[in-house]
Amino acid sequence: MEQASRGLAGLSKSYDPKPIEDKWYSKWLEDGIFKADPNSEKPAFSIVIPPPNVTGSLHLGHALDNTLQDILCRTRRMQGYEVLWMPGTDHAGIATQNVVERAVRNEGGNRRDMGREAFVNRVWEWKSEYGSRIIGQLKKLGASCDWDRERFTMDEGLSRAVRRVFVELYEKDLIYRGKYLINWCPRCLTALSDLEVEHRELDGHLYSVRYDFAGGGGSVTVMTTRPETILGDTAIAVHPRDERNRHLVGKSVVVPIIGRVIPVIEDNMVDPEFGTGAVKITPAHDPNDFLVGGRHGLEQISVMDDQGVMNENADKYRGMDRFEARAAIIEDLKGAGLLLDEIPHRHSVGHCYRCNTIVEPYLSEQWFVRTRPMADEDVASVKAGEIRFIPEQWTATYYQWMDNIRDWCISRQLWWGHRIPAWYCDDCGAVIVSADEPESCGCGSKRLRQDEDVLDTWFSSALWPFSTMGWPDETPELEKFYPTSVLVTGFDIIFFWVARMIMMGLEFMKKPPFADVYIHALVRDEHGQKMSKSKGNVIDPLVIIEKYGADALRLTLAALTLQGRDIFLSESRIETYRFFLNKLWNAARFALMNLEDAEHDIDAIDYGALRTHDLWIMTRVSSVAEEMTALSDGYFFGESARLMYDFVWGELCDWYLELSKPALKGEEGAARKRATQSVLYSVFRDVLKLLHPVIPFATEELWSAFGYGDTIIGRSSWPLAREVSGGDSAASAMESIQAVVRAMRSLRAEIKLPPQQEAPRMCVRIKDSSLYEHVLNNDDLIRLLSRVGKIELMPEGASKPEKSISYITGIWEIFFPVGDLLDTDKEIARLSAESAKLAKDAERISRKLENKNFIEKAPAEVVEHDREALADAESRIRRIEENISGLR
RNA sequence: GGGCGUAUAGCUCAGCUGGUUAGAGCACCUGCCUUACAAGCAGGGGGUCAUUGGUUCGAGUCCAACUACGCCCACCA
Repeated sequence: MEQASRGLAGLSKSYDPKPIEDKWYSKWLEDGIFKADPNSEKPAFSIVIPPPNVTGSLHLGHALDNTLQDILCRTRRMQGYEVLWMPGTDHAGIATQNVVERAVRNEGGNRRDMGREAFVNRVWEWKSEYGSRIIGQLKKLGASCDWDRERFTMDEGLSRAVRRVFVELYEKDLIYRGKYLINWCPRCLTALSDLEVEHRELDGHLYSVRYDFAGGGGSVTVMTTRPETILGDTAIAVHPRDERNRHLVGKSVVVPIIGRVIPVIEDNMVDPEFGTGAVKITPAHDPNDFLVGGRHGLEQISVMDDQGVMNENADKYRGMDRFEARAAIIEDLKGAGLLLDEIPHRHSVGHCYRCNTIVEPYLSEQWFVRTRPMADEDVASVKAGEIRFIPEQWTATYYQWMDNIRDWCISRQLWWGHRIPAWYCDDCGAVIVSADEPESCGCGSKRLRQDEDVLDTWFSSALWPFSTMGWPDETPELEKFYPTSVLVTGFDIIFFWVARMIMMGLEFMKKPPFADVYIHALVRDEHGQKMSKSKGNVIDPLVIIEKYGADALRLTLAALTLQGRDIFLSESRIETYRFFLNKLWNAARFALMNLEDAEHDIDAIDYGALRTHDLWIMTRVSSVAEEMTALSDGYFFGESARLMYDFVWGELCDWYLELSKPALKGEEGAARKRATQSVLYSVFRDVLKLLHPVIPFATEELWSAFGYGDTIIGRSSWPLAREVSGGDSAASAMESIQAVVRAMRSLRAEIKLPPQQEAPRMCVRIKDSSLYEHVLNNDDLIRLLSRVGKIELMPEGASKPEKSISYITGIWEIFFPVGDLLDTDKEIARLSAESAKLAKDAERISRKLENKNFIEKAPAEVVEHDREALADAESRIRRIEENISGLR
């Protein structure tokens, strides 16, 4: 035992996280307690971190996500598991490229001038300079990752996994290339997947435009929100069973402005009820029209370039921006008398999730993952319970998306990312997909060009659970730690990430990547608003850590994590939990002040010297440990934080520490003092352990102050429930003590007797005289806590003391003789109110008991319970009334 | 258009498989610097559980409808 380190020497009077957090984090790293050993005999517990973007800085979402993961990992370590928490970062294609591009522009350069190689080198430089920033911030938070294993999605190993997966999917015909209408960001100049497009409602207009028949003699009117696409129209469509427009089919009409003659066709896609029932078809600029065009072999005419500028097909609008062109075309249509109507129209418009530019449906050659064949297997796996979403409601969300899943566009026209492992032969036009660079084409040509595009960032993150463990090699890590135990993440990336990990995990590992998916809430501000820089309501976790300490932030986040709810965070809430840390700190200081230098191990406890409250607190610790284990297994973070909060504050501090004071002062003799010290020593050991996963720094510091053996708390074992002999009867005796003390305190407050002033005496009467024993045995303690000189037990039939006020519970009657301080009217009023309230209860219960159905159908114990409750209420009323008449 | 979630004290939320008098923190009121802690202690006020029906002996809890708010998905021009 480290006597030297025990005591108050290092403990400040109030809790101050500053001097302890960095110190202990370094110690943990030094001792290697976060290291995972794949050859361990212990059962495995593993988590892969949702890799933060290398560009990122720690925000509250990360803080929450990683606090929860850390709580799980630290608990499991103490429970004897071999824990792997795999850390790393994501290269975050578009986001990172944008950041570095901006930096280059600020220096007066530009990406195109630099060229691909120089630019990519520049991003790597940037990554090596700033990429570790977020890792350092996670350490500040206390994250117990196995840092030696830190991975990056563009590491050589992970890149190899990416190429391997691409090639295998291609060979299985699950990846294909083709010219389709995709979502295009005219600012990022890249294709986006459907998920990367955010739809927002915007106010626009619905324009009615007249298309005249080619030979004259009539016209058809169509509606559009995007008149600039008129230039790319290649048909007008009506519904096949639309009587109203039947006569139009087969006619030719003239596209306004541009004069192209196009046919009127029939297609089921058209809603005959909408507008005139005729719709213009622009295969190159609308996803729906693209499909119609495909069915009818229509020409696809792009009228814009990749930057959203009108191109050579746009006639006189060439060179105009798409929105300028829209305005110009509207004017021209008006001028030509072809614009028949213009009504305000609110509709949903796609925006780039990275730069918020309005996305353009754009025709281009891209790579896709064929998701349907894999999706069915994924859903089956979840349905079979191989993967469990917690809270369960997210399963429905997952299914809904998977049931409607569409092919995933994975190519991006960026420079930063995994380059697509496909080569094109300049001589024979062959496409070679290969994990390694081919030397020559099958035709013998050496003129091979690699595809210019890179893969969607989410392609590599989909492989994260196994790529980080060394796949495609067969490694001890995969053997030991795959599948992982649980994935902890926010619902915002269920589709982006979770669904795709399941897809790739099942496809390549034949096993789902995790057993549980714990989906936590989003952190919002105190008014429920999403935090954003523009709103100025962002709470920076690093500022909070600086001000309140990492433990306070962690405890707050954990306590506010109730399943399936958003978290509304404010500084005042963090303060509440910082106060708790201070409470714990001071309780520990109190214990340490009184432990002195003796050894007080639990085995040394002299059971014969224990009193009611000692046995009670020991029993309580045991059952709290049991509850904590269950709550932890069920991912009840908020509940377990609150349990500890209530137990430490409301039971340990408010009752036990107060009751232990006389013994610690030596007033109960040497044996009692020693026994009490031992109890304190043992109780704090378990309490610190139970709190350690949530508040690792403070508990480690206190652990060392107590000098519990020579190990650090991070290596100690999780407390188990312990049988305490005599614990049950101590618990019921404690109830008596608390009932009497609370009653007397309440009576004191009634006459505003100052706490320091001792009340001369109180009288106690009780229905069940066997409980007198509890009062007699703890007379000293009850008097101490209620500041009363003398407790008189009233024998049966004794009349109540003169000039006293009373507090009547179901079991106890407490009388406080107050002499001339008695305000008879006030006391009568108080008691009458109490009596009236009880009378209402009694009436309700007796009505219930008069109900035959209730007596017959309700379980016997419920009926019995109500009978007792009624008798109890009636007896209280009777006694209160007696008191009232005594006062008169 | 489809799916999901939430309505309980002034605020933020607990309340598990229906069964004592619906709880906590903050805020509020009263009295206390009682040598672990004023970041504290003790006592107290405050809710017809959104609305309406239904199931049941019994509903904050289960079911339906309705209202309000929020979120996700979707190719109505």
